[in-house]
Formats: sequence, structure tokens, C-alpha cells
Amino acid sequence: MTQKRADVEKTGETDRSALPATGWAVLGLLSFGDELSGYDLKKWSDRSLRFFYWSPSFSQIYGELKRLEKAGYVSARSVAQETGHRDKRVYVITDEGMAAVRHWAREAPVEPPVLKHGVMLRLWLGHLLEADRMREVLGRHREYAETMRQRAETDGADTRAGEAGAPPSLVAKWSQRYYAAERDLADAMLADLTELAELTDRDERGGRRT
Amino acid sequence: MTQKRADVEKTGETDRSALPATGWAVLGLLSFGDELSGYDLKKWSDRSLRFFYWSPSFSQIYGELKRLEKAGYVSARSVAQETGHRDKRVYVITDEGMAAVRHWAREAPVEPPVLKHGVMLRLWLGHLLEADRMREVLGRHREYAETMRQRAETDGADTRAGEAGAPPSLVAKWSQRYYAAERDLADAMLADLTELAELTDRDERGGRRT
DNA sequence: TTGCCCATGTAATTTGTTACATGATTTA
DNA sequence: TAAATCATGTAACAAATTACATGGGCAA
Repeated sequence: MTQKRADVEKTGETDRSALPATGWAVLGLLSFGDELSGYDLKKWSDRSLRFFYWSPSFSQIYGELKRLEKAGYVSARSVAQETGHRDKRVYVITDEGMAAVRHWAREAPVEPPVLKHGVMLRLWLGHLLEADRMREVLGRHREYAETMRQRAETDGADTRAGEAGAPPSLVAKWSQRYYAAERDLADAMLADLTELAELTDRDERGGRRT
Repeated sequence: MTQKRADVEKTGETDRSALPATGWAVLGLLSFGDELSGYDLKKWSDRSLRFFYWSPSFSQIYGELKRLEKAGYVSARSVAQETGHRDKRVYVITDEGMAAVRHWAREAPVEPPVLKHGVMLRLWLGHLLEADRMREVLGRHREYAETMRQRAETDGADTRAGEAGAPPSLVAKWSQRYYAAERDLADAMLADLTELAELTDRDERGGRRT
């Protein structure tokens, strides 16, 4: 029950290479080389990061960009829009930024995956639920997983920005398989539920209890 | 790109049935009927919730318990310890608490799962990594998944507190399968990596480029 | 003429973490 | 005698969300 203690010495200096994971994620998007606005980054993260690492909100992306700029990892410029649109602020990764992400990707310890599975949280409370509600929730989740799988498939090409017809990246492939597995897991649980119902049914008929 | 807007009317009243998911998780633990301390809850959540819904920190559990008590969903009493230990504060769910979780489990909309997969975040940055680092990270993740699978198996009996030899709950089964799938997904990616290396190798020998 | 898309950002709030304080008991 | 376990809690901070402000263009 040890409360984790960071093994960082507490010198008064702020570690400039320290960023929250979201910061690395945003810098990672930029590391593919394009000059992008906060808005672009949000859209792109919705069709890439989203499948394996949640997509940050607009305000967070804007915040991270500011932090990255201050750290010297990205540089920004304003571009005027053709039509009456508001000016756009676009960002590119700097050499220092590139070196920093590379270093992070190669050296930083990998945190274990975080899973917050709302569906299972409900089903875990099975003693408070009717079987029908369980089936309903599971059915919906099955559809969600299948939809995500399809999206991972179609958006997979986007992972390498631009490059049309590029082969799906390893992670894009992983995502497709992950959501396929999630769908199959839902099916398996649905089957478990049916089996359980049959057992109960038989027991009731026979007047037995296990 | 719609910024989500809660469909709750903004009457000045605070909705007493509103709780963060963590609050429901803690109340859920208590809904199994035992009288437990914050410390107990943390330990138990580490071997149940953890597998499908992250385990809150001590301080959070203590905070949530306070909130639940204020809402009337749990009641607390202090019990003296035999030996010199500090007094223990134990909690039981109230009837209102029971009604509230039940209602939540049955009616509340189910949020989609949240996944933050640090491992994939690294591998997604494959253009900055050597194949060896990728293998290393994946190998470690494979071991992590296998360990979690085993723990889900052994801790599964704990899901229904007490009841020795109780059959594994649906969710315990799901967790075991989930981590087995996670392990297999790592193996599949490792295989993809090998295949990719072979292709590159062949191309280099033949002097071709695809 | 309603509502969505583009576009950027601030403010307020909530959620969650780590560090720290305290202290007795048991185990290696 | 060092460490881990039991036990509860506060304070400071970090991370992330929602709400809000602003405003033009475009499609149904």
C-alpha cells in the first residue's frame, strides 16, 4: 500500500523536459511534420489518438500548444484566411521539439494503460440489475465496439498524414484488432448471460438449487 | 465538433443524486453489504475495480466517503481497535444509498470506455523509434498483460466479498479474457514487427524499394 | 432563419494525484 | 533496527472538463 514517491530529486529547478502525457501526444502529432492549427490538431487527434489514447478537448490542446511554445518545442505563426474568417494560428515542431519527443519515446518509462470501463462498472453491479438491462447495456457496447472497429479501419489511413494509400501503421492495425476483441468480448459475455439464464431456468423447473 | 452541452436544466438546485463515477464505484463496493473502512475499500478496489475501472487513491476514497455521508448514502461509526491502533471509521450503505446505486445502475446513461494506452502512444511514434526499443516496450507490455490476467484469475473470487468458492462473476471472467486478449494483441504486433523487418531485409538485399 | 462548421481562447470548476503528518505493531 | 502494514486525513498541485464569448460563412 506504498504511496508512490517520484524518484526525482527535488532540486528547485523545473525540469524543462517534463511534460504531461497529453503534451507529448500533441507534440507527437506535430512530429509527423505538418504545420497545423489547434483546430486541425483536434480533428486529427479525433481520428488517430482517439482509438488508443483519448482525444483531448479543444481547450486542452490550446493550452498544451502554449506550453510547448514556451518550452521552445514548437513555433507558431499567424496566417490570414482568404475569406472573412478569423486569423489562424499554425504550429510547427522545432528541432529541439523533435529531439525532445524522440528522447521521450526512446527513454521515458512507459506508464501502464489506464482503463475506465463504464460498461463493466455497471455490469459488476449485477446484483442490482435485471438481466434485460444487462443485455441492453452489453448490446449497445457491442455496437459501439463494432463502430469503433470500422472507424479505426477507415481512419487508419490517416495515421500517416497525407500519404494516400500508405499501408496501415502497426498501431492502426492494433486498434482494429483491439475493437474487434472488445466486440467479441461483449458477445462472449452475452453468451455467458444466456447460459446462466438457462441454468437458473432448469433449476427452477427441477426445483433444485446449486 | 460540437462542444458537449449537458442536458440538465440549470435550476439553482444541486442535484443530490449526481455523483462522479468514482463516487458510484465506492458506493458500489459498499452495495455488496459489508461494513468497511476507507482502508478496506482501497484494498478491495485494488483487487476488483482495478481490472476494469482503475483504483482510486486513498485520499480520493476518503473524500468520496465524506461526500457519500453528506448525501445520506452511507452511515459511519468509529470502532476502537483492540491494540493501540488508531480508531477505525467504518461505513455501511443506507437504504437511500442502495436505492440510489440501483437507480444509477439501471437508468444512468453509460459512458463509453476511456482508454489511455501509453504503450500504443509510444509505438504510434514509430518513426522516431528503433525496432529494438519497440520490441522491448511490447515485450514488457506482454508481461504486464499476462500478470494482470493471472491476478484477475486469482482475485476473481474476491469479487463477491467473503463467499469462498463462489463462481467467478461475469465481470471477473471478462477481465481474464480482456487481459488474455491484450497479451495476444501484443504477440500479434510483435509478429507484425518481425514480418516488417523481414520485408525490409529482403528489399534491401534485392535493392528494391516498394 | 436556424443551425452547423470554422476558429480561438478564457474562466470556473471538478477530478485526481503526490506529498506530508502521525504513530503503533509486526516481521525480517 | 529498518521496513512494511494498519489507518486517516490535509494541503498543494496538476490535469481536464464544461461553459461561455465571439463572429463570419454556408447549407437546408
